[in-house]
Amino acid sequence: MPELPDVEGFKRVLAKNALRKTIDRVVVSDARILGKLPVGKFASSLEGAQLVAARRHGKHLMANIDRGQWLTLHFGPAGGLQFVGKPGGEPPFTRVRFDFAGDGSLAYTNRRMIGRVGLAEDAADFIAEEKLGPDALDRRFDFDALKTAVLSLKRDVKSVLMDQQVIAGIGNIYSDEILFQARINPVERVDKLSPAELKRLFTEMRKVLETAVDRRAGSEQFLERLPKGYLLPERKRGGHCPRCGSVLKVLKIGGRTGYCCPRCQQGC
DNA sequence: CGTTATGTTCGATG
DNA sequence: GCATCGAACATAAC
Repeated sequence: MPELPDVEGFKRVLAKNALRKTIDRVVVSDARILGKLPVGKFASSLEGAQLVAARRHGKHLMANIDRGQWLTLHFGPAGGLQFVGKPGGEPPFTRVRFDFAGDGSLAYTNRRMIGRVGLAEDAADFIAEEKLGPDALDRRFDFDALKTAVLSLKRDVKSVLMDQQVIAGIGNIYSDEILFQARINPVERVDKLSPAELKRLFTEMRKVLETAVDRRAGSEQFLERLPKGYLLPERKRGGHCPRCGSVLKVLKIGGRTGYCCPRCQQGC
């Protein structure tokens, strides 16, 4: 499920429901989600502690533990984060649960076990180790920074948008929407884009992601919350372009399925 | 039963 | 080193 807009939503869930509450107990129901980190070490780092701040970088969510470390959450294609107010209301596929002293719990879910929960000593170091590029909505990541990051790459623009080392936060779903709004062919080489196209790419990247965050649209269940004229609600085989009505084209790029309008996106 | 999936990584190949 | 492609991970849903 999660790309930047979803993870921003999870950050808000965490910030609203989980900060400055003492963690009574950590329940890991599937240790594989921790990778090589031992369950005991993970649990003892959090039990009795409090989370004091939430931060997002790309598709990663991090929470500062009052003892100094950071809790790191990555969701893969099928993960999520929910607050559970009532005992026993644990959602399906909960892999890690943080129980607060008499004040509900926070459930990390992951249907496919692709994703990671872990600990880091420092947020900035963690971002560097993960080799993440700048967050797509970071204000310091301006048009010039995008140009610099992208112009030396001889790859198709969709793959570049999805490359977390270049820009962090965009996945298969939102790359389709950004390219549709910018009217750019996904298979066009990024270093061959005209200045006008490059400018539209930057503008629409910001606009689409901010719109999705504002409307809490995420990338799975709530796409109908997106404005009229957006591609994503129509993004399926046989779907039609919301601008010109053409049947959408299906393409394979970097092993993923993308959708585009052959008329509005320059013969995609 | 076969196909597909929103993320990431690794190996083979050019 | 750079780029592309396919497979793999694990599992549910259609």
